[in-house]
Amino acid sequence: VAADERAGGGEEVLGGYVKVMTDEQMEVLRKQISIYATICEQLVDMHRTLTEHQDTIAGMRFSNLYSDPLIIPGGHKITARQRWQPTPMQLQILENIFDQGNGTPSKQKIKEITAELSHHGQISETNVYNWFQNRRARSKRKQAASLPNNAESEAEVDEESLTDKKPKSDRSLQDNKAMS
Amino acid sequence: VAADERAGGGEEVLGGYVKVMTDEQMEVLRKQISIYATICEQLVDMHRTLTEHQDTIAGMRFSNLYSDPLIIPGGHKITARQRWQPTPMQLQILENIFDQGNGTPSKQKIKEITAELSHHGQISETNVYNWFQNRRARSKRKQAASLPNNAESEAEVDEESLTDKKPKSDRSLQDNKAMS
DNA sequence: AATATATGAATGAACG
DNA sequence: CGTTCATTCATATATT
Repeated sequence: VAADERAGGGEEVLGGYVKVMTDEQMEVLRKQISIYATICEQLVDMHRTLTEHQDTIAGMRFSNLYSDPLIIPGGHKITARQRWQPTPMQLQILENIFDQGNGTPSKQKIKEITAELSHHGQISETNVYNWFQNRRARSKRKQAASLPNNAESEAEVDEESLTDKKPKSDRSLQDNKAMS
Repeated sequence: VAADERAGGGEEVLGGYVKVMTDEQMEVLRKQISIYATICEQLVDMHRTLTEHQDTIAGMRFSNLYSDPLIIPGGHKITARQRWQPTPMQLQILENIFDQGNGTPSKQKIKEITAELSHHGQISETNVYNWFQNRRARSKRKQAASLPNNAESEAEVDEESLTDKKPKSDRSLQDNKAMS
């Protein structure tokens, strides 16, 4: 018993801590995500349409405007980063590929993926390779951490509107229920 | 608790039905929303830049694309993530173990330590793992910060050098032929 | 409040 | 591939 969710913020139910959301809150979340997804699609489409005609407008280049690695996180576009960081778009694509379950990308596949992703920002094959390595390793470790105990928390949140599908997020060693 | 209750997607609490999510699920959602939010921000920015010059391009109107009232301001903030914090007792024990010099606790030891610490409060293996990782890293950093009484004169290395760093050995891709 | 600092957690890259 | 390191992000707490 006892789902060991981290301290605080939860609600005690049957002796364990879980997150509790009302249907209403879930609905808000779903709607929010849906809205973002739609807007993103539209904007991306729009951009594509625009750049079909001209890549340069008013002397400015926009081709990689939204792929600028410097404007990724929350807006603080300060110092150049020492290590590669996937742009949100790249992350999306990577997660999608990962979720397709087609195991480990072959070298050839990595080349393709890299080519695809490079449209959305600076990236190298090594980056892609590392990303998959890490993603897999952490996903697996996470799984191993929950197996020793019984099955747990596999309640599917997404029913259809959530784009997310990853069976498990990479939270290594999380979810230890051995507190009884 | 309750994998079963959660699996159903709903649980009766106080006479009403609510959605129950694990921290993990919350994290997944949070991340997903954040990604969308960031992408949207970037795209909107791009759009703004474009429309600074013209409101209509290719016969399409985009002016009110992002003025949708449904967009919740700061939507990617949904819920603050709470984090584990060691109780004084746990901290004491952790520090003791750390001072014993046993560098890396290793997975097995972490299990033991976690078991031990769970007698003194909520904790998971991940927490322990992270704690040691951080403790070691910061201890090292602090040490490195105090020793260097030497040449700090070369303080300003300027931004140029940031672009290029140490790609070190790239054997991950080149030498590895068993990538699949 | 606004800013500064401590610290739990996430993650790209490196290692064996 | 599994583990580990180094750096960064995010949040809690302290200080002004």
